[in-house]
Amino acid sequence: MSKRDDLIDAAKTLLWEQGFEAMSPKKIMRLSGAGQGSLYHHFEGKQDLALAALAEVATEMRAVVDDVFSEDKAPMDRLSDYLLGSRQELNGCRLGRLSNEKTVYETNICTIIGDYFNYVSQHLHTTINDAKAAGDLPHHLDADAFSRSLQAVIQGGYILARGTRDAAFMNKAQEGAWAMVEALSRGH
Amino acid sequence: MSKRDDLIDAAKTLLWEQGFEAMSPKKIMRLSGAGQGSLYHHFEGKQDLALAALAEVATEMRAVVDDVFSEDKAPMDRLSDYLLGSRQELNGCRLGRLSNEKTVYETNICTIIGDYFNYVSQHLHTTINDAKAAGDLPHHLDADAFSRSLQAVIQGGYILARGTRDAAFMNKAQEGAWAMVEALSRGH
DNA sequence: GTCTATACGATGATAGAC
DNA sequence: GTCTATCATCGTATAGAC
Repeated sequence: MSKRDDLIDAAKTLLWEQGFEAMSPKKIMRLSGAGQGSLYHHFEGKQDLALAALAEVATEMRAVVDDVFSEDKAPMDRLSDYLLGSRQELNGCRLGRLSNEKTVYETNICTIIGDYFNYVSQHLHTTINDAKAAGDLPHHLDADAFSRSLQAVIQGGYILARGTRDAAFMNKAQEGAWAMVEALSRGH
Repeated sequence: MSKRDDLIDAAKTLLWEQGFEAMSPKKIMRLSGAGQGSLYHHFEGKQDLALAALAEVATEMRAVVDDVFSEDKAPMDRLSDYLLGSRQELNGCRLGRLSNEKTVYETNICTIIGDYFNYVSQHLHTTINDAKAAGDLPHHLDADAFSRSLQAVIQGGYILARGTRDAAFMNKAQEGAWAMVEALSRGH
């Protein structure tokens, strides 16, 4: 594996564990085992490296959600898999957790996050419509709003877990969301 | 107003707009008009100042939610006011937005955030039980999980809005959550 | 491609005059 | 209480040898 890959791997880890601002070139070098020369040979700077690392992260995460929302599964199973799936609560979402950082918000790093959010939302949207068609959810449901709500529960669950330093609150949020979906399904 | 108050006001603003790590003593000085001497006279350092500033922020925010959840209002009105209330979507929650920062998570600043989250959740919990008692929500509802879910929708809505740089997604998440609550209310 | 040496401003804090 | 030096260290990047 090349130094370039080592650098990207280190950046992926540090971005998840510490965020963008806290990820200094020095830390990247220590974790990757590469020297500063390699960093600035392969990338224009820290931001460019972060961009490359997060592009890979986004690709990995898309693959995961593609699996969660596989159309082989019944719509309601897709929803429960999405809502109840196990997550690293205290680390936060690998992309979403960066959205509050000033530099991230102001640069094209933010585009990677936004694109990923829209990608997941599209999956949710499709799944909700499939569930309607299958008679599992009421037709009057606004798929647009509903999909963003479910997505927000997950992103917010991470925030609750970290703010309280207690992973259980993410799980509570997940359970509550799934209970609401089930109630909608039964109640119509 | 004393320099101490000026410093705290500046910190409150910067913490909201930029976060903790991005709030440098230099920026604090410029915004507050105080010199470095004043900063280190009144506070032990940047972290101590942040702690004092965020304690004030938490007090202000508690007052706001106390109002939203006033027991003078019908339970369902409290819930709609909480869920649909107008927010500064692109700035994020003044406390929640800090939870992903490494230093915040590792220090007692995090306690302020967790305490606030629990405070809001307690209000939600009470309101949900009041709604049950009034016959507005089904008795089988898990108030614990439900309250954390609704709270997560708001916190997650901020993340969606910032990640996409589009305030509308917070509003979608809010609408979807309220629609679910209404459906639960009608459907039981 | 990779490394070490060097540069330079910013960060976070201290010392001491007023 | 407030201000202006001053300081050590870090963050970020460049230069140039190997």
